[in-house]
Amino acid sequence: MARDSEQLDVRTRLLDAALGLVRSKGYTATTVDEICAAAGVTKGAFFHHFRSKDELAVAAVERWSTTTGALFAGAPYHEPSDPVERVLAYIDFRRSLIAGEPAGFTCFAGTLVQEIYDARPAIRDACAACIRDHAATLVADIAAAMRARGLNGQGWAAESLALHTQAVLQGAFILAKANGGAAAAIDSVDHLRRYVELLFGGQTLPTQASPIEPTLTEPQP
Amino acid sequence: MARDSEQLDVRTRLLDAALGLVRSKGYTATTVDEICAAAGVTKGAFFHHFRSKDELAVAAVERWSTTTGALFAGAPYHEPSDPVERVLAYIDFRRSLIAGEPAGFTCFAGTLVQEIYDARPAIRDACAACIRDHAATLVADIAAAMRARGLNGQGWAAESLALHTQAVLQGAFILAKANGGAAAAIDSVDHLRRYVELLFGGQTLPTQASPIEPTLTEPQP
DNA sequence: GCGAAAATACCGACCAGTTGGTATGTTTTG
DNA sequence: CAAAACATACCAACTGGTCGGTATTTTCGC
Repeated sequence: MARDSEQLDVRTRLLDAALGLVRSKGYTATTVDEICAAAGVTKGAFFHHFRSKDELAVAAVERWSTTTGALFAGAPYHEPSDPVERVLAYIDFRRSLIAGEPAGFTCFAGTLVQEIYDARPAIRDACAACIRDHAATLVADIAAAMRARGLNGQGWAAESLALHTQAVLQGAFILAKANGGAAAAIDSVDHLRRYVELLFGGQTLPTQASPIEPTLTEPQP
Repeated sequence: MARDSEQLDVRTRLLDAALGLVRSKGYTATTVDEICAAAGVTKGAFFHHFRSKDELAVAAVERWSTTTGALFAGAPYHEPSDPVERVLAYIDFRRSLIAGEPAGFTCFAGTLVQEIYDARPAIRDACAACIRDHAATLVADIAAAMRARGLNGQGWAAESLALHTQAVLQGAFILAKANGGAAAAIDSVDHLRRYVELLFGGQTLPTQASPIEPTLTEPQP
């Protein structure tokens, strides 16, 4: 029914346009005019909704955060009753999202923060919050998994492993961009899965071979 | 004696200036004029040595590759006779390099490729080669470690683990940039070490606590 | 060993196109 | 009809890159 995203309000269209362009061209190389063209509006509309390009960037990170937040909240990896399985299912889910062009599975916040961390503190903080918040959604499962396997006082905390999963994903995206392929990224995610298996004792069934093939296209932090 | 790098030839000074500026400001946001100013030369000199900004970028990646290549080739992590120890020592060495400001320990090639992978194929390929070549220097040790511990046919190859170490490092750098601190990056490197320990059987002595504190400042891919 | 010629290395003013941002409308909506 | 939502025209600053010129080294016939 709804004619694609053309029906959305201008502000959202601008944000989505920025999301797409910045993910493939980078922030500085993406011009306001390009964003306007992609959103199908004029510059006047842009500066009506955002006081500056930087303000749009912050808003775009927030949109990215809520959009992907909803995607992950509704994803099926929360179902297993064993917390270790849930963590592994999360990794499998992330793995299943990596396909096609890098711009399609790559993390907007990670891409952005790498480019502007030093010169744009406001944008950097928004990106940092986005990544941190997403990692935080894993902490409960990881902590439960540690308790379930009696794995405390090992020198690392649940938060630390949660952040590590994000580091691996971000790094995997860089390899994919350098290589021009999803395969390199998937390889690293497989290592991450193996690490988690080894940490929690490898006796869990590998759901790995063919995880839920998702039709969704929005990946994450 | 030599008055710092002011004595080096113009081309090298331009490359070094670009290395520093791009690592903290990003490629597009770094202007040719800035690079010239930082190198203490004029624009005329710049375009005498490089036909374009992109050509300088490619040359800068190559310089980064050789510079860091020499650093790692001369590093002490090659000494242990046990290949597993050598791999762990490599990780410890990488860990020890992470200190101070992100621009000081971050990877030039990784930063650059993330920003320009889609629009500048020539630069992307140079970055990809840089990362790939560095990872390749680890393959022999990893392969030997796999043989020593009878770890073949597990579904992953030595090359894959080598690339994974780079992915973790690249991702760790992103976390550091978002967080504004080296601590986050180090945490992830510790997880990487733990993974390697678990993979090869955790019975090796942890050199981890205080690795060789290096005075060098040039980090890596 | 020498002087002229020819590269090479470098300078700095200049340029056309682009950039984020503004000022001033016009239309839509409550 | 007033305010919000957009469009249009425009601008000053900046961008990568050019171009004519000069100083310095290298080449080479003699």
